Amino acid sequence: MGRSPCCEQDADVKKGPWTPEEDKLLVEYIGKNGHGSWRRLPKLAGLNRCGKSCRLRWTNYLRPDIKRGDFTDDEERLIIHLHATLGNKWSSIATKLKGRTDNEIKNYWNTHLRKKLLSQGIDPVTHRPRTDLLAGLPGLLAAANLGGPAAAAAGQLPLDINAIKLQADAAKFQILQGLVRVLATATAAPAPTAAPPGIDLMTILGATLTANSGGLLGQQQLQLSGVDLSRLGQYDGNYNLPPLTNSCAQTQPMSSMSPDSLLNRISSGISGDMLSSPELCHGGDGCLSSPELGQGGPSRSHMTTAPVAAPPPMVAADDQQCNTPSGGGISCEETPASSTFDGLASLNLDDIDINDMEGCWMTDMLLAEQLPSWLSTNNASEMHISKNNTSEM
DNA sequence: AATACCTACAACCGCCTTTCG
DNA sequence: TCGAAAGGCGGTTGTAGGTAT
Repeated sequence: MGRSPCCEQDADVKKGPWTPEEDKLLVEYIGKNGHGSWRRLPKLAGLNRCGKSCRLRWTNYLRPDIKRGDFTDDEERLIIHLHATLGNKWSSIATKLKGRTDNEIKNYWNTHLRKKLLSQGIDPVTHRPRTDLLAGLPGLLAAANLGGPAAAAAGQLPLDINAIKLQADAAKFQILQGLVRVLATATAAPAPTAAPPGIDLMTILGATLTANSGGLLGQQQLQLSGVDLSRLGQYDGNYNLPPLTNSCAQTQPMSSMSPDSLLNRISSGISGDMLSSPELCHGGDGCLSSPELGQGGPSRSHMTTAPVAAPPPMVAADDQQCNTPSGGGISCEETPASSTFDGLASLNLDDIDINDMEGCWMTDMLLAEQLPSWLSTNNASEMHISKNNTSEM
């Protein structure tokens, strides 16, 4: 069946914004008679409008039970969660938010929440970490490293190397946020009875980095970027990531770390020896397995993220305090006056919903994980990627 | 002060599904 | 059962107001 026109094609019906007079007519008519047939309503109400336009005006704006005003934090969280579950089913989402219309929710999503998720490194469509950031990272890193003395000598300095470096840092940080998100998702999901096909984090890294230049990233660029992709080239999907620990008794919550300190930890490249240091590996067995992942165990197989049908959404958390667990004692780091992230307001570490994480293992990950080395632009040569072997760390 | 650009949101468009004679 | 009408939905556009230059 073809599309049926909502109004006569030749009808001289009015379009565009509604006037207060038109609103009054519509409200009065529906108040007295109900809307009945929307197609007949305009003529009966004395409106020179398409019935469809009348319906939209009523349902989206004039209906008396419509809730006006800003969306609350709870509503935001609910929308994000429902979107992760339902996708762009705005009408279905609207049924869960009393007084909100599908159009209003859709607009709010497109203008606020979508950008919010993007700023957190979350793909607003899949609610998973953005891989486009990974794809663009090598270029940013390469550009950032082009600002070295050699480039200066060659007269090849980029226009604004600081800006590019900032972008590279920002991209790395967002990637990190996303990866934390992936891990949190895997943690929150029920332990699968059989290991489901998942997304291997290193596969994402390797695939996106190498795919960035049509599947072949030149060695020169790789070296410039400081990312030792020769190791990625060796990667066959079986690299083990270091074990995660669920012990956080003395670990500083990520939320209490300043972006700079976090980034410093990343970019400084933490050596594998630190993994066994009492400071970081304080949880005994907790340092040797990742029970939350449900697939760690003694073999410590590489991390994957279970494909969850409805991953918990990344929601903006309330301001996190330096609330190390009792017995913690690590004080919050002060954000340096001159921060790498100055001006990058969108990259707010507090936006990571720490409450959504089970345990503090991800903090340990940030401190002891090899991942920082992968993302490091400075110490790629110090990476200790071992295949099926983490004992050397 | 003028202009360009950006943002938010109301409204429209076109397709699909449901209802009804 | 069929086909037209009506309703519903999601994507897109137009525009007003705000902000930056």
